[in-house]
Amino acid sequence: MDNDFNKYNEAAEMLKILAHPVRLCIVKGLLENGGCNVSHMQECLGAPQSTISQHLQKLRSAGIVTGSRNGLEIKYTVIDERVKVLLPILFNKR
Amino acid sequence: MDNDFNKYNEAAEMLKILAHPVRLCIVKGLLENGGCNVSHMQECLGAPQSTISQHLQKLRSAGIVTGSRNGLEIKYTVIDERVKVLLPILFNKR
DNA sequence: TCATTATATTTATATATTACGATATACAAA
DNA sequence: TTTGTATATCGTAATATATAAATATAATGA
Repeated sequence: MDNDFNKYNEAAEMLKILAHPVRLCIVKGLLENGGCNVSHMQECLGAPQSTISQHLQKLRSAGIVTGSRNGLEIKYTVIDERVKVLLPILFNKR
Repeated sequence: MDNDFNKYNEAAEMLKILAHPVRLCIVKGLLENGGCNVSHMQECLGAPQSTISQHLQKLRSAGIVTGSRNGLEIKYTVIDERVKVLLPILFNKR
């Protein structure tokens, strides 16, 4: 049953990153709009800049999103394929 | 807006429950075998009884699994439909 | 250069989660 | 009853996570 404990650890790591309302909101917004900068997220979520930035840092270091700078702004996009599949299912209306 | 916020909170709550290697292993095992008792999980996972039982308590109070007693044993099964869909995707090999 | 804007990092503190031994409960059989 | 077995709950120390203010960096334009 537990041949591959790593498998469970990795999956749990990813879920742990997703398992926060602000991060879910960020990721869902990025998926639906194709990308977004930090200032816009701040407005939407009503959280201070440093808080948003720290959540983005987690998403980034987990390989879920990536940011590309364009002048002053940094535009974030979702790059993890599993997340692209999981999120719509998670928010599926039934 | 409040509505949306609830949506993210609820989804995050569910993910947080799943986001633990032992609980993932339990749920995946239950899904694949159709059910299992605590003693068997203990053997498989090599964790003390109270630890397993506390993870089951979390899964139970989140409505992800339910247990039905049969004599001394309690057989657990997964009852959350989203989880039944999400887990196979999470562990899908590509 | 300096000022401004967008984002990241550091630091401190508060809160939540985890693990596990000890103990309690539920049931069955003697 | 009493004993043995399966599972649940309690107490709590160790660890992890969240938040936000303060500060730092990076890019741009005057």
